[in-house]
Amino acid sequence: MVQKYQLEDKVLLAVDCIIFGFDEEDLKILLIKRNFEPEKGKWSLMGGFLKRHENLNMAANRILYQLTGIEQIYMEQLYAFSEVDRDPAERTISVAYYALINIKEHDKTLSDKHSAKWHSVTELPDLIFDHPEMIIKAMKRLRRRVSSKPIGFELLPEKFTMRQLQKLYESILGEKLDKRNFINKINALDILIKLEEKDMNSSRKGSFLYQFDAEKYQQKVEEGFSFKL
Amino acid sequence: MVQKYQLEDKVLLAVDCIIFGFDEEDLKILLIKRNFEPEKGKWSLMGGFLKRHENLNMAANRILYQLTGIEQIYMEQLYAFSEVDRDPAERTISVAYYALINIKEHDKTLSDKHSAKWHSVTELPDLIFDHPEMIIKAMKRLRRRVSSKPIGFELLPEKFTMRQLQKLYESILGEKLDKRNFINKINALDILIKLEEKDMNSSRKGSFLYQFDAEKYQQKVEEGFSFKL
DNA sequence: CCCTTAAGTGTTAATTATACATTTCCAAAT
DNA sequence: ATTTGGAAATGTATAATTAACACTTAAGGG
Repeated sequence: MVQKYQLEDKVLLAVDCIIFGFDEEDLKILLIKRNFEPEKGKWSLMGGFLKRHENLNMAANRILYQLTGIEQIYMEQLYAFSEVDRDPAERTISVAYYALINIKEHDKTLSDKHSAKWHSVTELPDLIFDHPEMIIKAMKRLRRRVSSKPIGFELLPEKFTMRQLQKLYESILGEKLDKRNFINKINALDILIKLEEKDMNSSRKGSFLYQFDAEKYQQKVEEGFSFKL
Repeated sequence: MVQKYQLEDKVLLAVDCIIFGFDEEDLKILLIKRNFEPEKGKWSLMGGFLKRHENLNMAANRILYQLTGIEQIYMEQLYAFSEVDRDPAERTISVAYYALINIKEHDKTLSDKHSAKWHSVTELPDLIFDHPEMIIKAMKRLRRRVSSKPIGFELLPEKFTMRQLQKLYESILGEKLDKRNFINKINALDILIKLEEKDMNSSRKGSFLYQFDAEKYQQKVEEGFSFKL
């Protein structure tokens, strides 16, 4: 038997998830109304505690599943928040994760059960603890990532239009982009499949639908290609 | 009194530090010989446990001070490592930090006390646990950061030559850079002070010494400038 | 005073990024 | 059948940035 680290302080380790979704125009975050103390009734990120048999990724997956019913969610560890008094109830360190989901495809009975609601990142409600700080950090990380990895597609339905993709990038980056330059760049990357099919909702003419070609992307990466937008 | 989170599992929270230094030619990491079980006698990153009254940054600072005697060290939180069996002695989550120091200016009596040695990143010894993974992640982070923030100077003495700076970037980025282009870029940033003084060690002619102008940099940042190399 | 060695220095070509306006297509209304 | 409205689709010219490249200078040591 190996000797243990006697006498060292132990702490509660929480995982909080910044869940991003995209709805036509706006980047949104899924927030829950806390139904337990402290700060019961306030808005909060979905969270939970790390269990003995789990690593942090597993905990984050479990927590994301609880709220969305989705099993394979794109997520990334963000940062460990550790101010001594960040949670007034008890010393708790929280490791924040951000996740990207298709806003149309989560289980609404589950999110309703947690009184969860989507909030536009531009008008967030009052949040508990250091959750605003977590969200700011998540936004920054997402902004950087989305320019160097093809993760934006996680926020869109499988088939999407160029305009949707552009709107997505605009709302993440917080700036207007030139339509032609955007399309030229995307096409130059050569990682989308243009479908025959059109989306007829946005205009009479309709606009072509595209799909992300994950295999082609993978192959290009192995050949030294790197996504850059 | 607020209610506590009963029944949740608590864990030990460690902090491990990847301490980078730069010695003429090579990017190096300061490693210690572990003088306690488990894995006593093997190489390891300097680490310690989070204490009740500390946040993670404070713990990292404390640990860095213990080994180097330096109080204001540039450091950044890297990632939380949480595999269930990462430490065979006991369930421990470790939050890794990386730090940049001037290799010439740490307290050698302290590092000797921990049997610490500098190892070139290109020839690292066997390390305990998941420390190799931590180092890989730190290298990647450092590579990205060094191109977008003027943190490389943390690894150099206050006065340095252009050649030293270039060698530093080359060893961090792992690629040769063109001398003229490098100097042109650096000069275009306009954040260095060229001194009258020359360093006569490297050549007969001697090479001019430079200093990072932190104030000027700050001012430029406030005016919207962003470092890019 | 000649040799050695690293320091210092600019220009051109290639690539990449930006700015920008017109035509096409389709359905709905007449 | 024809017109009309509204978003989709499309390419080029210019500017800005990045990459490639070789000779001269300075100073100490022999």
